Amino acid sequence: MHIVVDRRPEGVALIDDDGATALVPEPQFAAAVAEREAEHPRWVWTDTAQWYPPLLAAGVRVERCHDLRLVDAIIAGIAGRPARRSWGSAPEPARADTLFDLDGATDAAPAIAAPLAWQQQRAAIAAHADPARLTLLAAAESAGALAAAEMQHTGLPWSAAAHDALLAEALGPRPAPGRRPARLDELATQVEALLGVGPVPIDSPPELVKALRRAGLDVATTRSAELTRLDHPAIAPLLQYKTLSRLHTANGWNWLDEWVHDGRFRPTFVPGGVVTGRWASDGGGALQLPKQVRGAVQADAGWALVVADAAQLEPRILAALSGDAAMARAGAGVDLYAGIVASGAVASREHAKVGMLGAMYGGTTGVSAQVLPRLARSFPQAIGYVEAAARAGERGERVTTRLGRTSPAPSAAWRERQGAAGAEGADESAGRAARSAARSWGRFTRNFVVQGTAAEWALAWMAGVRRRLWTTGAGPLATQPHLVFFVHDELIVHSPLDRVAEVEQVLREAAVEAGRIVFGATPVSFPVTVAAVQRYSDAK
DNA sequence: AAGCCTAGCGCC
DNA sequence: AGGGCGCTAGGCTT
Repeated sequence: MHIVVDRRPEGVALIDDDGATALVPEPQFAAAVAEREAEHPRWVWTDTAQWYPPLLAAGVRVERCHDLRLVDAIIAGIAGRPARRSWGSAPEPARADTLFDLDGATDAAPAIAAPLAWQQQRAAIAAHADPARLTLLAAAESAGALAAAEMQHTGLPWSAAAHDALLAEALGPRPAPGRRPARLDELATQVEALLGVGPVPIDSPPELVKALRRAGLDVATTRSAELTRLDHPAIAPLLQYKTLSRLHTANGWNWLDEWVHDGRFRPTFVPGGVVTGRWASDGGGALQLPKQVRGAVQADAGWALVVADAAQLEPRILAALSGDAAMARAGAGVDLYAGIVASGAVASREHAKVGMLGAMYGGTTGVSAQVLPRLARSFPQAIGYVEAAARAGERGERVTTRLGRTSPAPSAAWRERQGAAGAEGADESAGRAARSAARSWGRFTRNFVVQGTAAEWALAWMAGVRRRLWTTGAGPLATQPHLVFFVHDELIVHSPLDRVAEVEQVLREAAVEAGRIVFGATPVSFPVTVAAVQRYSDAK
């Protein structure tokens, strides 16, 4: 059963499958949703990120939805048209308004109301080559949007005091606004003294390069990887300065002031924010929380953080995508890389890991390239699958994930470059540029199929965890186990201590179920490592 | 002053 | 000459 939510001048219309319409004044919307939720409908609305937070603020949770905006982005991607950017019942803007709009708005579809969009999306899904998979994708994407809003609403438990303490330990006490922490001052002074070439503007990479060169060091950049190779007494304090400076600027006291309130970090997750279907975040850097500060993520008293991580998710995804039985066998245990070593394909776990990552990213150098032929011999289907995706991208073709998300077509400039290289009279440099661009796009499509399908698995996992934790009528989210964090292949549930065992079971069961949802029957297993801890940093 | 770009580094 | 991101600071342009 569906209920389409349509904002109208006189209130919010709730439209059933049979067309029955209830018009609810805006102030009564949350109460109306709460009442109808008892029927377990799937709410069909334009944008979960717009509709759901006010409901959560009013204490109303929604179990299922269909997010028209997110699903439109998926369908538009498949069709190769731009995603719709405006929603509602607004009439199409006059042509004169858009005629000279060069930012691309002209090829975007006009605003559309929810009921018509819903009708069109159902038709589009039904007409798709694999409606069942696309339906799963729409449901998983939408469930993710609900989870994202709930996680932002509830927040990640965060101890400002612990964060301040670890900053003080690393950097010295909090400095006055605009001042550099004492520890950074010391390190900068040391670097200057040890280089011995006068003042060193340590925060400016171009100036720092000049200073290093004046000191006789042959460097082109200030990247840590390049500096590490140098043998000079100033390098150690310089590298330490960079690490600590990063902590201070990215996740220091200013970050703490801005992002942590009332013991919670509330980032904005952006479902579908990445072209592959991964989530992005907006503000707070939620998906890049450095390990350095994870000690500040602390469960409430009487609660635990149940941290779950899908073990070697991407190579397992590749094994399932490609139907590689040998790689499935290698992944029978919790450590797929160890399984690859045991199969005799490569000599060490590190080689297995670097080789598989290289295969999925398109690495062409170093150890990764060295072990690739061995992996290809042992796992021809898996390696062949990503190679085929790369070749397709190099030809300018689009590729799709397991559930049907489609990669964008290469740009017009890319196609022109390929055409120019093949044209009569084309010079050698045009050919090189074209091949380089082709290989680059091939690396993107190569990775797209794996990263995108892994994102689908993760959405299915998250949705399964959320559904299992769902207990209708059991009170507000914050009184029972609930999701508080997600990073691509990792989930954190904040749980009362006496329900931790149950939550661990839920996380494992949902992982098994996610494999079935995305791949059907597959010999590939998707184990998760689970740890119940007080502090995030204690997991792993 | 604001906007855009790059370098660099954090995460997966 | 290895995929996807977000964020900050510096430095440039407008």
